Amino acid sequence: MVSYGRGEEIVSANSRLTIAAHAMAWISLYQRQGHEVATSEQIATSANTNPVVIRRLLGELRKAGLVESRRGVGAGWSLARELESITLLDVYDAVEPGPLFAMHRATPDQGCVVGYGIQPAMQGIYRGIEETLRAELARVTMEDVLRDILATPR
Amino acid sequence: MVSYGRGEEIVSANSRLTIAAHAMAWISLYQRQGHEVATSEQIATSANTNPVVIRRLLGELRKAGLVESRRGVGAGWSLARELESITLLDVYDAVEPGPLFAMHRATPDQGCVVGYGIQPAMQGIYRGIEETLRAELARVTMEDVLRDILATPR
DNA sequence: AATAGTCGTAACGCTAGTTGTTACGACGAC
DNA sequence: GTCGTCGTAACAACTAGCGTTACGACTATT
Repeated sequence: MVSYGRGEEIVSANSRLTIAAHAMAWISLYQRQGHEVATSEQIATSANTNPVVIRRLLGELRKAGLVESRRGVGAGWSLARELESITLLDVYDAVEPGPLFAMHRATPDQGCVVGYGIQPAMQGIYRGIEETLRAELARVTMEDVLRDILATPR
Repeated sequence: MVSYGRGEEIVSANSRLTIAAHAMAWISLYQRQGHEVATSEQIATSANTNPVVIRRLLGELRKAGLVESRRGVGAGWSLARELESITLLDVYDAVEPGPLFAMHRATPDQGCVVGYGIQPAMQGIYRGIEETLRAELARVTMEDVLRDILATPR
């Protein structure tokens, strides 16, 4: 197993969406060059991470019907749908588990006006905000992402 | 120190914004009832958490100029601005540290077309999405939040 | 039938963030 | 001087994400 050098940046947030988009873009480009399937090893080299990380992420994308995998000797990954028909929201839903914001860990004091009303109030507000976020993610297709990638000046 | 019973829900995401909004709403309502300052102990009881958690969060809100604190015997917390002038974005910026989505932990393969273009591409996309999220958070004032809290049917 | 390449997945360690808790000094109204 | 509260350090517990190793499952090729 190749040992990949680690970067030095300190990162707190999730890179799952970024890596998943990276993998799909890589597969698509590779297929457009005439290859049938891409291996997790190849994708991992491009993303500078471990093949198992790629396989785990692609496994979730497969559950969502976005990619397919073959096993055996000529094995690897291919796209299940055209990039134009896949949005970042599809990828987001496939790889991101929970809601953006959470409620209190322990139920607030139901005898207090604020403690009683805060959760319904915030849930309503958060619902609207997440809807907006989802609409934004749905506006970007993976074809847009690949176009932006190829448009980066060298 | 009072021991608060823990809820049983499994929560992964951040409740910081929720608790911060809870605290500000509580302080405001308490002040509207004629009191000068609210203590972290009182707020913690309403939010069903520990006073230190409240003090930590309110400390960040103070750095952002949203609340003030007094020390000494009649000590406690008060609002530095009217609730109408404080938006959820102000609170979000005060208590949430990083960006929503992250890039790769280690720099992707710069010799690969995808590895080279993916970060500029995703950064541009994420920038737009976070701007939209911030605009949504800015549309909601803490006065709106308190109104929603008080409007919850019992 | 044997081989070999790749997936599928379990298991574990490391790092980091969040929350809860205890403890104690600092401050200031009385 | 006293006392109540803040300010903050320190630590434990828990969770999530990522990287890594290991190995069985599968299948094209020979």
